[in-house]
Amino acid sequence: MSQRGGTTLLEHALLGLLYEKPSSGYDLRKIFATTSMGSFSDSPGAIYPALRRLERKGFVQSRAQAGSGRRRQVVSLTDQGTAELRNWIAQPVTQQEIMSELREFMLRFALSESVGGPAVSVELLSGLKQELKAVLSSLRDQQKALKPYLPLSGSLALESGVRGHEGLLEWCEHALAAYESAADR
Amino acid sequence: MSQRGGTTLLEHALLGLLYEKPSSGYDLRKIFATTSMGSFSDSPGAIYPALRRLERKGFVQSRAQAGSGRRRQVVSLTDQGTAELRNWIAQPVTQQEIMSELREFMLRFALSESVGGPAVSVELLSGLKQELKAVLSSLRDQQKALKPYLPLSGSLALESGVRGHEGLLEWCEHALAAYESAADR
DNA sequence: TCGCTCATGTAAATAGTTACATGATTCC
DNA sequence: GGAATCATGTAACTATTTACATGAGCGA
Repeated sequence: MSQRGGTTLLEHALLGLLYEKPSSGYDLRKIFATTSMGSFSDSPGAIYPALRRLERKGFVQSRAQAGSGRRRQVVSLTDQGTAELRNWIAQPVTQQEIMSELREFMLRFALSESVGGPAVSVELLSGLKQELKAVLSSLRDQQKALKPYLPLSGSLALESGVRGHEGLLEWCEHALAAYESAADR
Repeated sequence: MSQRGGTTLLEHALLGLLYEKPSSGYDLRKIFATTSMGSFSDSPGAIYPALRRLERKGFVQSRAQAGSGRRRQVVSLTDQGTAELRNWIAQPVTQQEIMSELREFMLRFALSESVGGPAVSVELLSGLKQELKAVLSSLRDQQKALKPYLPLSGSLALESGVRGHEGLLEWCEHALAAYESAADR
């Protein structure tokens, strides 16, 4: 189930949220449930096991909240967990990642600034830009080659893919510009 | 594992390919491996079991290719399989489907014209358009609400989502126009 | 004959899904 | 006291992944 070295996308999302602040499993579930965060699962059967996996790996530690009211297990990042998060975010962008809908990229990028600073964000963006160009040109080749054999709906579907990536490239340049002008100030 | 009624996205993709022409598991694998078809798995451990599931459900039947050379198990759609495909394609578009990256929508749409005719394609497009507008406005609300609390990379990531959906809306109108002008001729 | 590609499959492991279980606490 | 919600978890099931196994035909 796509564990590139043993840590899931969901697990990285959890690490990212815990980086902001220590939380309980229930808190995390609610974040996924309400904010449509890249559409992760908010089911307890996904989150609680994932948290325990992270604990087993030494990336988080959980302790019962002292004293007050309800039973609550607060989970927080360890140094090792922070390191893992930092490392995962700074990974170079691959074409495969772009083809498989780039949920992973967007999560990494969204976290990059808080966790690694703007230089990491910019690095990711320029990596994306480069790989995107390659993907786009091969996508356009495929489109040209297949067009005559497809029904209108088929070639329109392909076109939506190409347009999507073109739009992404524009966004990428926009984002780079935003970082540049932020640096000027 | 997201089986809305028992049939996977991969399984539907296989049905779609078999609708075009009967093929062996190996053929299908190669299609996934070479054409980056929405990025489905080309692993035998995914495809052969999926084909057997489809057979169990009565959607396909497989027979050894007669005579010649290499061993080859050719799989073809049954009437029941065609019905399932047709039915799945014509399902209304949901917001949830849009949020979860619309791989499913695009597959349905790509197949819609061959399997159901242009009217079905147009129906899907106008369904998408309508739901997209709803999704977009709630997305923009969320963006506005969260912006002040996020680092630049976070709000840029959100913006990429919004832009992506805006681009999709444009594509949607473009596609509708294409069908209109095709109907005129 | 040696190696490559064709072609089909199995096995173990894992993550995620749905659904259920269980208590404690707050609100009325 | 009763209902809703907080909060954590488990159990059964399924699809997919990686990796391996096997054998047949093809080209040099």
